[in-house]
Amino acid sequence: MSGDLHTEVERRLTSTEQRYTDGRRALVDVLVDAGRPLTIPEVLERSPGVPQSSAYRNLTVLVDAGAARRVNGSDEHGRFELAEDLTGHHHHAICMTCSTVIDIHGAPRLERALEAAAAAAGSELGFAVSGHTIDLLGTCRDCLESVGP
Amino acid sequence: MSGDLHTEVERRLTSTEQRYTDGRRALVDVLVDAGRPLTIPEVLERSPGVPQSSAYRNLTVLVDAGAARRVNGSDEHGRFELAEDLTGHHHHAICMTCSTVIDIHGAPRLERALEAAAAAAGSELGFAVSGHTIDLLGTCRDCLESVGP
DNA sequence: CTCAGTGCAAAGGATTTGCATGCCG
DNA sequence: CGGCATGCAAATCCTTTGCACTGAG
Repeated sequence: MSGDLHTEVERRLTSTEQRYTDGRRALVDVLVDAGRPLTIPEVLERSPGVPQSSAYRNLTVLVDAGAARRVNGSDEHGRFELAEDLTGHHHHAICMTCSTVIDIHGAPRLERALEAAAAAAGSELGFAVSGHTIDLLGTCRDCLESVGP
Repeated sequence: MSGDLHTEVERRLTSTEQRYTDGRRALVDVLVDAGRPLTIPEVLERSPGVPQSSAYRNLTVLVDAGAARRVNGSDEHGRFELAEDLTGHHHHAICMTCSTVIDIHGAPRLERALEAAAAAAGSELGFAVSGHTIDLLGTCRDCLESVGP
């Protein structure tokens, strides 16, 4: 499965005339292993010896090729995750204390309700809806514990 | 009603030991009139003679006092809007072409479904959910028209 | 040989901060 | 009077870019 993922990423890069180099493959591995959106500092921690500029540049290449996506959290850091069509549709829980972002999968019933509501709201505004995001805001387990049990 | 709003904002500023100066009041008026989140450049356009640093500083003060909120769009500009408990709970439609953010009110049925799903997902993760955001992604009316009718 | 990829260092753009001055309480 | 608010300019922080070098095809 991880092999298939790499194959698919490679296909997307190739189709935009770019190569799937070791550095880019390593970057994808880091994102896969994390299972949640990572900031550049987090990516660099997990990628010894990689210069910041290469991380930014390769992440941008992956985003342009449609293999990755940039998401905004609650702080000033951009975050990157693999494209949803590679990992599955999901949402995010954002900790307002430490700014960590956690992936949330599931709730197809809710998805359908949201899509219906989105289509209705969109047609009312003349807005063509092509997707959505849901973020839960609150406090993550770690931050809850560090205050008191 | 607008008067009540200013009174409430003043109360929040006062309770954090800050003043509701003319500049801050003007800033709140700009946000009220816009009815959607504004970037700093947009705020400045609507606030002749106000230096950028004052806009940033006062917006930060309003955010800290709980009278305003910072939201992330699809571009590199931070956006500011009044706190939800002053304007009512709502969501956003983000145009992926021009990055404009539009407010969307309504859909209480969806809200209830989301809150239930959020509580379930939260307890599973040990994440204390205190709020949520929903963003619809797509293309706004203006951008749809500028391509073709 | 040719061109994309990589590193390093410098540039860019949004946001923040230091400091001196003005004004409200 | 004392302290917050304001302007201006300089500083910061994240992110992007220019350039020369290296490696794969």
